[in-house]
Amino acid sequence: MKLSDDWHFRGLVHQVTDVGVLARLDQGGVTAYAGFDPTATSLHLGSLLPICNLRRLQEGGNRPIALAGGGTGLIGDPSFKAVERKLLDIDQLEANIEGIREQLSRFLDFSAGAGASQALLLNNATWLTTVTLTEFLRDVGKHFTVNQMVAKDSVKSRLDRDDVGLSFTEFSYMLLQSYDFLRLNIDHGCTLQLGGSDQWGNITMGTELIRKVTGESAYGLTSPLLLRADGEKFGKSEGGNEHVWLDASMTSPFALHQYLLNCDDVVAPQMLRFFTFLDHDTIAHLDAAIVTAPQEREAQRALANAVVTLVHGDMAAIGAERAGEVLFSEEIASLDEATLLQAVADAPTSTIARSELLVGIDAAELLTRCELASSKGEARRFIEQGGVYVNNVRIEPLQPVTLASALHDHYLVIRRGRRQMHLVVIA
RNA sequence: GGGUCAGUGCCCGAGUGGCCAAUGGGAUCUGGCUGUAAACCAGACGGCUUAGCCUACGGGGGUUCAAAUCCCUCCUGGCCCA
Repeated sequence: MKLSDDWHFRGLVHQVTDVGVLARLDQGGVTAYAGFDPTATSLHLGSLLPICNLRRLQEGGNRPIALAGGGTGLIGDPSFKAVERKLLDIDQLEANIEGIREQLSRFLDFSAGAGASQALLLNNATWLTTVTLTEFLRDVGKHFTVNQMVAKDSVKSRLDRDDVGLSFTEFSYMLLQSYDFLRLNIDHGCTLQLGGSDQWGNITMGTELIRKVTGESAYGLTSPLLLRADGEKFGKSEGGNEHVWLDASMTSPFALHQYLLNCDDVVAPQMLRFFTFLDHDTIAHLDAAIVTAPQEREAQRALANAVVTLVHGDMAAIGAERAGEVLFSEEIASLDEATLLQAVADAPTSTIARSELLVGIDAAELLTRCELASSKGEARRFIEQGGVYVNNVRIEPLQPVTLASALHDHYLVIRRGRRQMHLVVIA
């Protein structure tokens, strides 16, 4: 199967700077890059698209470069204030980039054995923090007119607003990104930049810069943005504003599995295409399953298993699926101890003294201690609304929790709402 | 530097001396219906030792019996001028 056919089938191509881009990728030997924001020690689910795309490229015999935005990250946040904090950030960025390298190595082949398609992880801080201002203005700045920069949609929309301005730093961001592309082109022969469709403007500035400076051609390819059914930004977890991370200690394999299992019918086909390497027949079958038997959620199951396997390995995927089945469809009280513990392995855990349960502990108190509620007032509200369960049995207001509820004399499984789980170990 | 407008709860945004823990919308959460969905319906949505009390309307100070609302000052931001 040609790479171009696969990409078209998966809907990965939104815009290209040149119709020949995909044909070149089919032939192999192209060096392409995608940027990643090193704002945390882990990448999140949204980053999985460029990661998968780089992998697809590499499998087609091209060289992928993952570019960590260590330099752009330093100036990206316009709210920075103290110099000390900025210096700390440099250390933090280093740590973040290390974490990201670790994760990327699960997807891309960084080994020398990959030969000409060996993946690279670079940090743009390497050049952005060393290039001098005059050098930058002369070599990069002179190739762009403010006129064309102002004409970019991203800039225009900001200029039209009357509540916020646009700082020069933000305005300059596109120049920095263009410079990245130029450096990668000169130093590594990189001729293609991948990105989301919102990156189009920045990417074309880069290809233009390369053409003006080197006289060579470079290209860009954007993928559609993945949006939730309600149009919200993708990647937020069910439980609030937090990202769904690829690091198991930040988002457990179980939580990741659950997130994908619960994904909306209308986005599942797109996610299958973006985030998995399932073959076209399988995907077509799953598409049909959503229509004919949506309640079975075959597509969501396949998606969850495929992604968790990809990110955390097949053992994690099996465990996460099993845990979900156990927690949501069986009488939890009838499980043997080993199965119970396995099922709740990913749940946050806290301990409570046996003596407190002998007397009986206020459920609201217990809930706040488990951090299932942020205050006792909130805890009381949850209980009054009927949203709190001990071992999957709803508790009544003012009903204390006692040792009588303990499973195997040692555990309490507290649940808030449909799927916030917590394990209490009785010490 | 000068002028001017603004800063309200997670976000947007009403409120221009007491009836304000503060209208409304969004987000979020809980329940119902479901498929551990979506949509929809209902409720909740600062904290606490909860018929009450405490903390809150950019920071600090002041006027007043009483301030988110008035005054002073500082900080931050938008726009215009230099």
